[in-house]
Amino acid sequence: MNIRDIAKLSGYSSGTVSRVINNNDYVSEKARKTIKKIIKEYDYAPNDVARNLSNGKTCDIGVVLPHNKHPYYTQLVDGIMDEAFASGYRIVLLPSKFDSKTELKYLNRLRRKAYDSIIFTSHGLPLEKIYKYKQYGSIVCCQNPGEYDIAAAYTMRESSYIDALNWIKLHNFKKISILLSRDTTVSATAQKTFSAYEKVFNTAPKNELLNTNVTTFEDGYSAAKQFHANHQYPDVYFTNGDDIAAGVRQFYLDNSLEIPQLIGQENQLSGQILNIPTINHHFQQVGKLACRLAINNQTKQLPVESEFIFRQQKAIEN
Amino acid sequence: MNIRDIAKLSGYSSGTVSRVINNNDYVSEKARKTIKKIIKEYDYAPNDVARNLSNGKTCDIGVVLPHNKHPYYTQLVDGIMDEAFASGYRIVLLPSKFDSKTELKYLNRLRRKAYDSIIFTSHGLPLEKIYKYKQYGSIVCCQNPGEYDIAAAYTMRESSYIDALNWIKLHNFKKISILLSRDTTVSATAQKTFSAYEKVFNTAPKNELLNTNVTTFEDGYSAAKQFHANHQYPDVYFTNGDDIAAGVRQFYLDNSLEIPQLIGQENQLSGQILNIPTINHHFQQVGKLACRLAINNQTKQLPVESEFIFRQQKAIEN
DNA sequence: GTGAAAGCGCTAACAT
DNA sequence: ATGTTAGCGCTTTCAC
Repeated sequence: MNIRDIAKLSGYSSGTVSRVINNNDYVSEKARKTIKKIIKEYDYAPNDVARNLSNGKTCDIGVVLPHNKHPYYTQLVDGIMDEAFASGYRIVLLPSKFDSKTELKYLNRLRRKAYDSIIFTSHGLPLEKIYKYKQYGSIVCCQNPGEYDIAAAYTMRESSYIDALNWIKLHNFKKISILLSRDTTVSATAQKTFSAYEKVFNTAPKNELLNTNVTTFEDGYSAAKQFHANHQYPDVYFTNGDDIAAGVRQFYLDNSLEIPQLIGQENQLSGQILNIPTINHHFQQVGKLACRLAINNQTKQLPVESEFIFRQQKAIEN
Repeated sequence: MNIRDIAKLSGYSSGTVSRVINNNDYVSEKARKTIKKIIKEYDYAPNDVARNLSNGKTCDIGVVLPHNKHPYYTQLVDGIMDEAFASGYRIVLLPSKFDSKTELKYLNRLRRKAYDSIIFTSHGLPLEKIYKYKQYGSIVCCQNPGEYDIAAAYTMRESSYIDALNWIKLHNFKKISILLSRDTTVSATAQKTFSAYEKVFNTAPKNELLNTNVTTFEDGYSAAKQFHANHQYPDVYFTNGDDIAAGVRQFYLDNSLEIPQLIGQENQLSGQILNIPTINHHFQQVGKLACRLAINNQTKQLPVESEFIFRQQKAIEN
């Protein structure tokens, strides 16, 4: 059952049927009524794929997601989805695990018009590669693209990082551990962390107090454990998430050790419960902006301010 | 630039080009080489929408999501996504807020072949309505569809609920508060909670210790606050999430009141941190199964066991 | 092994 | 207002 069948059955042409379906243009009341009746009678529904093909657009937006365990992505997707829904767009989830091959496949699907735009919440692929695909459709990143002329909405980490590190400095902490999700060689976030550190302390972070590939509570726990196994005893942890900070805390708790100062990120529930200072990156807002850029196909860069939220950690932990 | 252009440029027909693109069938090495060269030279990429139209399928699965604040959905989507990715399917997010009109729109898009299947992680629409759309495509629910012959993967709440409530009974708690996300009139989960309660206590839950529309930490906090304002003093809270239980706890903490026994659900990080007993519903597994049903278009019902996880709440809370 | 052509189902420009 | 028709771009059957 297609539009031509309805045309025949109603005695009108497919053009008129199309007009009725899309209720635009001028159609006589009589035609509209007759056609609607037939549509109902034969339980006809127009085919969206055919429509997309004819219109040359899908109203779909692909969203590349390295992993979904991290709240960064959850919040981002939330913001993107809100905005997309409001504009009649749909979100297609594209899990990548930072794998370049997979991400390239997704970029190629943009080329193949599987979706109108693609948003990288984060990426394994170098920006250079991504940039090359700009010609094929609307591409938006959620990290500062630097010199590349790529649309982006992103959180400005620097000032809040500096605030947090200054706070650490002011309180005279000496052994500063840093937990990251990815290495500085591939992660802009890691680089930002380092540069802020250097600005505040005039020296690079200590390698022996550094740990990468940390993304979960469990990872935080293991990281703390490992430091202790190596006889490293940080007095403060600058972590990449409240959940991770909570994992660190748990290690100390389980071993009846005094809990060091913690600093989280993402303003997660765990931080709120445990009174861990955090950094709010406003990722929902970032997602909203990214989605708007995607929809309007604008090559703009939209930074969003982040903020250091201080909380007094309880001296006695349960 | 389309397949016919490539055909002309290469001196072959579009049929042969199609064969090369899909590298199936028999194509001579010579033809393959020539055509591939032209494709590369002219930077041609086949159009996925046209392909979908011709094939009559999209490899997309719509996932209806009432809200994404609740971890129930996060875990479910996680499971769905894993399975979909493994099978070359894509997930299209369909936020509904339990709104029937919106959900109906999504069902109609199934009819319009916008996606091959649709999964309801939860629904506002009555099953009867959903059932009517079964003829238009693969539909899967993530709740027990009861008498309706609808595909479903869902958590078996009853036994773990009874375990938890028996534990409550055994420990002689008397004022049992129940927090729910939706009313028994619309929510199967709420109904299950009630029936388990009745089985264990031979009486219905007390209305004055009941609260619905609770979905977040803040809601939990407010619920506890409200009970106290109404001079109701539960000695145990059976909540619909660890985060919510954590919110309840926070109220007592902030007001220097003794923290009552809490029971959470979903096995969330907050519960782990605070040692709140919980119920693990294995939603990731449910998601996996639901997705498999969607892909294979099987009308099966797959229950998944849930389990009560006991944890000793600390007597002294921080 | 390859080509021709008939779909897939809809839209929109043009004609009347 | 309505009809006609040429797209949109790919797949697949049927000949040869």
